Amino acid sequence: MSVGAEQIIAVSGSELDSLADIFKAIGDPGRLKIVHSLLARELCVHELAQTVEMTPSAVSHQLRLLRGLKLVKRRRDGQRIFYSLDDAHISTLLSQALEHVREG
Amino acid sequence: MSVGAEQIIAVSGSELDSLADIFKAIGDPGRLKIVHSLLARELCVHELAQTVEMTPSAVSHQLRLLRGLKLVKRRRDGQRIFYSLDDAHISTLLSQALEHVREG
DNA sequence: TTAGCATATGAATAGATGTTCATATATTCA
DNA sequence: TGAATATATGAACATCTATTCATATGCTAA
Repeated sequence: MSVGAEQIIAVSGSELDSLADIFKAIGDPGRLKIVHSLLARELCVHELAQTVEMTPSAVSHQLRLLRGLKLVKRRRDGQRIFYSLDDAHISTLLSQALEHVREG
Repeated sequence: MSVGAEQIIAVSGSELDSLADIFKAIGDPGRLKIVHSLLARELCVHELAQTVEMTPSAVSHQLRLLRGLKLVKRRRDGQRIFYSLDDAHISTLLSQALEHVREG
């Protein structure tokens, strides 16, 4: 499903703004760690907090933002709420960016 | 040159920070417009300023940041300095993110 | 050299943002 | 019901950041 450069150029202003929102979201170290942690498997808030070394409150705040952008989704299991990636493209995004970093 | 999800998971903390820097860079609407404009062809500061509707000074400030991250490069031609993308992955990054936006 | 254009840069400021803290909501189990 | 655990949320605060303005630098052509 990849697109050519020609199509990339034809992007509306609002689409660019939406893109910026997504990039800004994973442009924060804490949120990027969260998303990165969810690449492996779904995690509850408590587990995420330990993994990324943030307070549950801070994680919850950031998850709310990520959820608003449809980057993560959640499901309840008893008292816990498990979060997972809501977007198949995210892992591809990360891999592409990773190539840049590792080549640079 | 694509990598699988397994390798994406094995990312060091500093690599994640570098990734966050890149995403944060193109997470700003102004800078994203700049990068997007450079997808088509190299542009001088003056042209960029008109294209993205920012002052030459503001554009220059942002180009400095993008250049520090090796996302754009420049070449002088007389009085003008032409900027272009310094990273083949950027267009792929944009296309992947664009798919998310358009599917969502 | 001087004038003029293009770009860069430093300082200042206004606005955005991530975290913390206190509190609220929700679920489970005794 | 009540206690304990998990998550969410609002307000406040400190930090970060993008732009503006003034000024400096660099190049070209008289």
